[in-house]
Amino acid sequence: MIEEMLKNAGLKKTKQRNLILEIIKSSSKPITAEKIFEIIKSESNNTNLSTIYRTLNILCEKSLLLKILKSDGTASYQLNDASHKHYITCCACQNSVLIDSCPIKDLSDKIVNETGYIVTGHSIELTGICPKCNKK
Amino acid sequence: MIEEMLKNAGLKKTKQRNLILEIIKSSSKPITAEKIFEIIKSESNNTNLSTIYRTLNILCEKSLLLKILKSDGTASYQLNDASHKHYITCCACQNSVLIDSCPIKDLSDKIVNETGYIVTGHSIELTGICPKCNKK
DNA sequence: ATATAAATGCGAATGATTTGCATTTGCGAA
DNA sequence: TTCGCAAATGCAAATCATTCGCATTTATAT
Ligand SMILES: [Mn+2]
Ligand SMILES: [Mn+2]
Ligand SMILES: [Zn+2]
Ligand SMILES: [Zn+2]
Repeated sequence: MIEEMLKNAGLKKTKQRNLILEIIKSSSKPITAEKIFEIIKSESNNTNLSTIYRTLNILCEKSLLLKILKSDGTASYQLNDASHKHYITCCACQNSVLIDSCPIKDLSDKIVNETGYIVTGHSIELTGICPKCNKK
Repeated sequence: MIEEMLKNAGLKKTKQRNLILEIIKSSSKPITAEKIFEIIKSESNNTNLSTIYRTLNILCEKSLLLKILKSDGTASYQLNDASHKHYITCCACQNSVLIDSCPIKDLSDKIVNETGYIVTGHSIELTGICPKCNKK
């Protein structure tokens, strides 16, 4: 529940945060700050990009969200839960497809043992050549 | 060898590219464009940030380099070979330590089967809590 | 209801990366 | 070896995602 997530993180429950979390939750894939902004604006709610960035940052710090960094420099966000996803992007045609599992899942225990660090988040971007581009 | 790497990628062998590749090669960890720029400049070679960015981009496209994206938005670069490294960074104190193996290594075959994509590169950033910060 | 800190909106600033263009350089063909 | 041309470079200016300062509003504990 969104309400609990916020309380749990010691954050106030506000209209903006609810909207942002709802949008991320209902998005089928990681979503950018700009896209979230457009959605909220189009629903004619007053809002502001700064607030969105601030919210996304704090939710990442609290490990409620994962920030996904694409090599083109843009970032997108998704819930940091079991349903989070990773993709591989073709460097030739930019098409991307879903990887069916998270490579970090099996790794966290190992990393805790190796480093003493508790893993709270991760960003993975895979690049490759898609079958079509490979034929050419 | 650097000469072969460039030829292999269909790129001209130039002074700048040699310098950039040498610097990346001899760096113990992924290095930023700005840092490369400073090193070349300090050796009193004429150079330019645009050229460095252009070079890094093209070398990533050709899969000679891996681009590592940190969640603070900065990028750094390392050779795309068996010696490449990944780190986990503490979100509280920003300290980072080396992970001893690449999580993607074992995964590429699986991904080829699942998606048909050939994996040519990857960027992984792990965030967590370091032992010290965890105590507090 | 009140007090206080946290959150928001707005505009301006920042800073890494990119782009346009004139000049130089590498390299294959003659 | 020389020539011609595309590729690479340097420089200055532009871009654009993200951040920051500050005045105002809002959430929550007492
Ligand atoms: Mn994952
Ligand atoms: Mn790796
Ligand atoms: Zn493709
Ligand atoms: Zn720490």
